Amino acid sequence: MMTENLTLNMNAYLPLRDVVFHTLREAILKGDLKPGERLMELQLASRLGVSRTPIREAIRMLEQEGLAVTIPRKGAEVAKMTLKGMEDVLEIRESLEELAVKLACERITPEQLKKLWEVKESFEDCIRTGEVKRIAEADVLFHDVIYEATANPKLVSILNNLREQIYRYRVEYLKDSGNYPMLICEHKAILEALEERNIPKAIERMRAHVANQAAAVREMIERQE
Amino acid sequence: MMTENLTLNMNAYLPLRDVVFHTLREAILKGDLKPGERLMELQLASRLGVSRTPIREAIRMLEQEGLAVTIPRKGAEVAKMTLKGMEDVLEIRESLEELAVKLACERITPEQLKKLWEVKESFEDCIRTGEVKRIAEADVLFHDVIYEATANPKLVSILNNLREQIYRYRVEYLKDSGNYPMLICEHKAILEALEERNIPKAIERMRAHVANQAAAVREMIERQE
DNA sequence: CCTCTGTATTTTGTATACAATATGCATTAT
DNA sequence: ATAATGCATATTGTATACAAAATACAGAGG
Repeated sequence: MMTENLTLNMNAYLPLRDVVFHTLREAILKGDLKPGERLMELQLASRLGVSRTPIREAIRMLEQEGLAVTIPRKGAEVAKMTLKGMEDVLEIRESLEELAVKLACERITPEQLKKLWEVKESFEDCIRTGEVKRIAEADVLFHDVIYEATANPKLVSILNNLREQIYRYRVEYLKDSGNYPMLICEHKAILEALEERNIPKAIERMRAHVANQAAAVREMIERQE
Repeated sequence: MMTENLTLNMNAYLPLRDVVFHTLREAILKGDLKPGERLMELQLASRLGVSRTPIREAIRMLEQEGLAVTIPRKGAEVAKMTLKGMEDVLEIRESLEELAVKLACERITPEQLKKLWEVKESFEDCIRTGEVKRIAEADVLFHDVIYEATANPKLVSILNNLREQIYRYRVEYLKDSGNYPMLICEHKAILEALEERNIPKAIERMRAHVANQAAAVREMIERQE
């Protein structure tokens, strides 16, 4: 049974389909809507106080993002993530994070480098507070700055999509405070390589960083099963 | 003015949204619906003989695939591809084609290798006929077999999406028969490296193959502008 | 006890009605 | 002439109605 309190953030002028899309997306990523849970149009419509039309359009969008799966005439449900599926995502992500950091090396602006230092500091602050949610956000922000520095919006959107798919599991990784010292160190190392614009070094360090996360996520999923 | 004859391939049991989606997708890739052309719901609905509902859902799907762009309360139009956008796609594609061929080296089965030889032969046959459409299909098939050999469906779907976005321009490349000898040679070289399971060699050859196509597409777009 | 079948109910698929917004054009004021 | 205004029209946004299919379940037959 679903007991969560889904509410719409009625930002006035966005079409309802977009508001519903963002709401459901958040709910899936936060785990309020669990993998395998059915997304029934009438139920969601009444819970969100809209008609079925915007719900259906939002589901079509979630579907293309890989967050929902629709079976014709049966309905949609929250996508389940298998160990294999996770491995697949991590495999691609390793490749594209390396591309991203390579491009960032070539294209990052002084302003973006400055921003990255600030974000790195803020990440360390968040770790000192120990609040997992803020740590996760700061970590996301660090990578976001690098993504932006690639000046390749299409790449940014693919990387964001891949991150989204492992989000639920990655948060667990960040709950283990034993990982914090290494994380701080890795971020620092990547940032330094970017500052030197040393592509091989940056790629190597990013590879290690992503590989560590990947290993942790894999371990976590195996533990779950 | 749109004068094309869009007709639905009424495959009975697929929901209309999927039929409409595939129809519009094809029309965009073939160039029947041109970049910047508006996708008006009522017009498409009457042309395809369905109501607005499946049209709208199909548009939401096209949107997430990057083939259409929607401006709220204004409507959707076929996505325009800029030179920059194309460069961005090619950049990612180079990286992921290398990943794909690496994974294929590790995972390709004897059956898939056999299939790849057949497809290579068929590609050469098609080139002898000189029919561009068949050549394009055979070329797509060659890469498809490699994609499948990665055993990573998520990667396959991203690569297909990237290919889709440059499809319109890539066809032009295949119209120039001067490129055929090199294409045949490159396919052969990649296939041999796969057969040897020589990862560095396969990656290097795929890199060259994609780089050639990329260069040609870039040149084509610059000529267009 | 199990399976099959028919029926009521739920849920999705599609069409359509109505509302809100944007657009185009003629008209008016400057 | 040009810009601003208002109205008619076109188009999208949302809700709802109805159709079709899937599902759940009860009862009949083996």
